[in-house]
Amino acid sequence: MAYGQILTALADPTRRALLEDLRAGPMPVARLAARHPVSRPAVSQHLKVLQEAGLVAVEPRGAARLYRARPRGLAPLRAYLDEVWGDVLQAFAEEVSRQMEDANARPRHQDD
Amino acid sequence: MAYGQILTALADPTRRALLEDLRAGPMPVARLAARHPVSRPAVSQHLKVLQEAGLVAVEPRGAARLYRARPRGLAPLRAYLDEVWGDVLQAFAEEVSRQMEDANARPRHQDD
DNA sequence: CTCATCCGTAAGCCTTCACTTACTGTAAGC
DNA sequence: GCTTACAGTAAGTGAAGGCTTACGGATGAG
Repeated sequence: MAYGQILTALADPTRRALLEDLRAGPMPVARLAARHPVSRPAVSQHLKVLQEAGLVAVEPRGAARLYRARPRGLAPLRAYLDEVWGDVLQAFAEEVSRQMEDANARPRHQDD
Repeated sequence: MAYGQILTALADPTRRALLEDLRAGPMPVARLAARHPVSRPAVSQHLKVLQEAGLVAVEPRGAARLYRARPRGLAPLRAYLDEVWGDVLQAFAEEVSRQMEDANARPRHQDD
């Protein structure tokens, strides 16, 4: 699964919202659509994009289809960000524990 | 800088290519445009988007303008991914460790 | 079998966006 | 001053994409 697909999928606010909703657990399309101001077919189309990007998985449930988030699908995106934009440790520390950011007064800074 | 802007900026292949080119060091627009099959104004427009997303910084250099990549601009995106999709955090850490060990010996490039 | 429910697909509309060419503005050299 | 090189802006075009309504295909209940 290419990171390009993942970025395209995540670039749309509606798709992000759907993905975030699926954090609460697997859901059928109808329920998902009820939570957002878009029609059910629109949700289906978004889910298709998310699925092709590897961010969502489907499980047939009788006539319904249960969608669930697939967090591991983000791995290629992470790999890309780390690989291309290095400074992994710095960025990682900054987001995870911001205290470390200001812990020591840096005499000089390579960036910015 | 919102992660939405960053995702939008990174979703375009041309913009990603420009950013990756800037990894080699700061560059004026003309040189950047010469490396890609798009016109110079197109590059200017892309750079504007990247700048507004915080992924690029500009430094006036006489009549020219020197653009440079700003890896730290990715922090909000990382924060979002971790905050919302924390499940992958562990896998990410493993990935990071592994890549950091290989980082020095293996400069790679991946396309979509 | 019939009907109701759930869902994906098709067709069309309309906005967004990436790109082009043409133009304007700014800084350095003569 | 004028000219040359660099770069952002404006206007227009074509394609991509997100949305809608309408339809078709499974599944389950009666």
